[in-house]
Amino acid sequence: MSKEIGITVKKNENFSEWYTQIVLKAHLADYAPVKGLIVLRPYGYSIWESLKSSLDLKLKATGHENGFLPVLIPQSLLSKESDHFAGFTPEVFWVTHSGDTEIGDRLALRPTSEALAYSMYSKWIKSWRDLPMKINFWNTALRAEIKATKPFLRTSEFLWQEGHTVHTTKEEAEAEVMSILDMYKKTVEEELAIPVITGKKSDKEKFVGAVYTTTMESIMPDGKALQMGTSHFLGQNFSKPFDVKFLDRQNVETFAWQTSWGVSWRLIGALIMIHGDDKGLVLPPRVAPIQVVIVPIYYSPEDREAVLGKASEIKDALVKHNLRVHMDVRDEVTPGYKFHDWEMKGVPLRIELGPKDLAKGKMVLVRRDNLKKTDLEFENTEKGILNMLDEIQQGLFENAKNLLKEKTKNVTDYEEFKSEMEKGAFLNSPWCGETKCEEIIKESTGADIRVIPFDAKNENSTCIVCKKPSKTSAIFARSY
RNA sequence: GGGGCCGUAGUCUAGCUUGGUUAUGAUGCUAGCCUGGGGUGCUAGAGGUCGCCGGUUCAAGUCCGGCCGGCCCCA
Repeated sequence: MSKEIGITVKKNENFSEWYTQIVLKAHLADYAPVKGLIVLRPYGYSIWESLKSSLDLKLKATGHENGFLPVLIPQSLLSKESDHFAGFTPEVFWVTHSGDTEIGDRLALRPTSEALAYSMYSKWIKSWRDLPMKINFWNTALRAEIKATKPFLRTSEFLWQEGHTVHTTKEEAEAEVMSILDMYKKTVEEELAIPVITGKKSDKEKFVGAVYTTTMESIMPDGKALQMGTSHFLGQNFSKPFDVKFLDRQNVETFAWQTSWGVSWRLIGALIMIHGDDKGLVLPPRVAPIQVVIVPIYYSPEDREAVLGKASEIKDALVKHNLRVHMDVRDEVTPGYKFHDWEMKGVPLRIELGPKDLAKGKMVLVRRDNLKKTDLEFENTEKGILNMLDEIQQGLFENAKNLLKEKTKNVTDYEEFKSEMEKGAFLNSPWCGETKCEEIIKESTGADIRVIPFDAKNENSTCIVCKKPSKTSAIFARSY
């Protein structure tokens, strides 16, 4: 029948188009009237909600609180830290008028909230007793994207959380930076089933205004890198211009030590790219809005009653285990249509239940990840399904780990580097530590340093570009 | 940053080269029936500022200009 309902291109033939079709056809998001802006539809938003609640629990368990910041930031405030301002200004949207009246100190639509948050913090923090202050904000940020927009990956407004913490000592702040990065890594690996490499950004790639930036990076099936989240050590770079200071135990006025960190709905983009296939989305059970869908099949009113009765019973049993279960009772479409529909939407597990199954005392289970069908006896419903969901979660993570391994290569020769980079990869190569060599690589291959892994080795090697002794190895890639 | 393609009903689209009465088909939607284990079949019906603004013309979906929006490829 009509092929336009489903995904019409293959993942390995036209990756970009494939991605766009999944976003639109699985009803994750749609385009807003303004270029670069998207509207999240309920199905897409519920993925964000489950990510959000998982992370939010972890943040609260570690003493973070949520707050809310306005979206408008006066230019005078945003420009207080000059590097920070210079870094963001090319992509800031400005509000210049209120009604017909021009605003003297024009207002930025927040590209990020350091300036605003810290101007408030400076009022709230007086004493060492006020610290640490650990506030997180679930909001959106706006950064003008002129070209190359892509739903979830590059949009002019995106959903994220930004955490901003203040500490009495450098050590405590640096520990916070690491503990957040660990929390992110855990969330992404355990919930989204996407493995990441953690480490530091080079000076060239770090957050503007930070002392250093830690990051987690992953590689997509097309060989491009995606930054999955960052956690920044700000040192006193912001506390000085924004006057965030406190009286310490010795009654000495001291500038505070700060961190900021964030993850965005980019993670949803990563999820689509990493796990999706030619039939559509494939969702890891832990973040799937619907984990199990039941498709009832019947021929007669009597069958209908019996099948729906049993289906409800199964649903109730699963809901007791906090599973998110949907029973597709639509009468206007056939079972076959429903199968395709839920496959496109990536529901991890499907139960098919019809008169034949009732007679046998079994249901048919179909896994979304490998499309294999198995029978499950009614008496084993709960255990069997919980186990299978775990298997799917694990299986997806294993596949993604294999992809990462396969696409990561150690390269020490620059010619090989250039040819491998053409194919798209994470290239682990020795580097002298100089920005100049990064620039040369960027110029000739389009790649940059994605991450200097925490476990990077430096084995008496020479820089991939300049041949001077290397200071570390770093992971280079082209990125989204 | 450079290049190419595109915009007609919810969706996919014909028509545009060569301007001419009531804009084509499918799908989806609504109603009724039939069906149902992998994108069903029949009948009837509703659904359109032809992306927007302007120009040329007796006449513009069609030609011209600008703008808005989308996709892809390369850096």
